[in-house]
Amino acid sequence: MAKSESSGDTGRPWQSYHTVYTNAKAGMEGVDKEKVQRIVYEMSKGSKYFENEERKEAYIKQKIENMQDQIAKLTDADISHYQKVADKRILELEATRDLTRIWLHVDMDAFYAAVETLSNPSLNGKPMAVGSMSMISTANYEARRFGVRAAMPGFIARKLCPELIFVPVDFKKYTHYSDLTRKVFQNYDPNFMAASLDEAYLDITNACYERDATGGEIAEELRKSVYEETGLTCSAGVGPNRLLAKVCSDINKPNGQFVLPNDRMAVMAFISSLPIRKIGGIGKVTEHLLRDAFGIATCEEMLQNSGFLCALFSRSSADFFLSVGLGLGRTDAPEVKLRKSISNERTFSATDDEAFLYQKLADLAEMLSVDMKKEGLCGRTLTLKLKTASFEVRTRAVTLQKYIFSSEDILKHASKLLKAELPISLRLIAASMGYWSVCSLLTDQITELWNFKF
DNA sequence: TAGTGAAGGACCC
DNA sequence: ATCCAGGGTCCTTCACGC
Repeated sequence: MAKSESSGDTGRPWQSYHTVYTNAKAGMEGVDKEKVQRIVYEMSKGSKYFENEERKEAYIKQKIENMQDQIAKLTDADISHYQKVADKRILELEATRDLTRIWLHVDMDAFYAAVETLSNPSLNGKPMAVGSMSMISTANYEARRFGVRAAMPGFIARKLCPELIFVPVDFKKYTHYSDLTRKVFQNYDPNFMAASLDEAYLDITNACYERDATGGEIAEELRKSVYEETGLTCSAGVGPNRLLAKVCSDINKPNGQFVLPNDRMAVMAFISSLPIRKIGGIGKVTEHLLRDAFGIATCEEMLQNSGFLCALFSRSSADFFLSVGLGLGRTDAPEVKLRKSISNERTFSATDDEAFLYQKLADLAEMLSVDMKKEGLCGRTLTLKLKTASFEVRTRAVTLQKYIFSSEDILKHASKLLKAELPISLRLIAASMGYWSVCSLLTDQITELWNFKF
């Protein structure tokens, strides 16, 4: 069955519209994928968004063909050369394998939706999504049975599930519950790494040692504790590194856990049949590319194609792919990371009305400035992101001599960037500031200045 | 040639 | 009737001036 690239003339055009919505995801078992695919297609067909997706698909297809050509052009000598390069690299990577740490990845179950249900128990048992008609952030498990899921526009979700209840996002609420969960995490690893409001990585090596407990026992205890403190369930994965722990936490979701022992054989067996899409960092495009250009579907096949991967990809990409094949991941203590940029963006119905666009930009400059002042930040690289009526995204950036943070300064430079693009019909404008490492030392002075000014 | 900046993308939640 | 978010990170490629 050569289904991959057939276009719309097969009688089932929706099969060639590749969305992310039908991917295997917790709670999506037993969903009528064909039906979901067809409805998503029918709701999307003909829209500007759809046309843009087709353009992107075509571009990726081209990229894949280029790669296939490159592969075909490799001589036997090239192939044996790159195989040697790959074999050497695999040995080097293997030598970095560290099986001494036990990592745990916690992932709250349908977090936003669960929090909303907690504060409004009448939602219990009903299909519900947090988000709006234009976009859904999270769907509860009742809704997922209809094929409704995160990142799906609300109007399509409602078509899939007419009785779907929509609840608007309320980050304050989620932050509050997130803080409660983090207090629990603290007890198991004071240096835990928060990946988002609802996810964290914990190095539980010491906790296991101190409590004379296995990783699985610690995971049970932690999940119970999170439930007691918040009334929310979570899932956990335990493994020898962060990459594997994250894959594991998805296996028995929701309200479950999975332990991968710190044993090379166990890791290799686990990895061997694992679809590459399960790995964090491998998304729709990379999956597509690796499948169609190399025939790679599982992590094990990364190793079987190691020579080709080294021949066609950059050093860092190839290293990542080989690491995936070996089941390697970071085990080191997380470094304290400072935020690198701060941004604000708004979507509106597409327009080329310049007065309107400048007003939107002024609003964004003001919002951005307020956020920067709140955090005591200033920056010198200003980036304007524009999304045209046809969903094409452009970014325009300037790096300034001076660090700025006032809405006047932001607006002054952002307006210049916007002006150069006119006339244009837009549906989104974003303003972002970055690169303030030097300037963060001046935080106190900025705060003072701000206090003085107001 | 190393470093930097700009633009575009992939990906994550 | 409504017609695909907003907040980030990191990587790659290319151009440029020292």
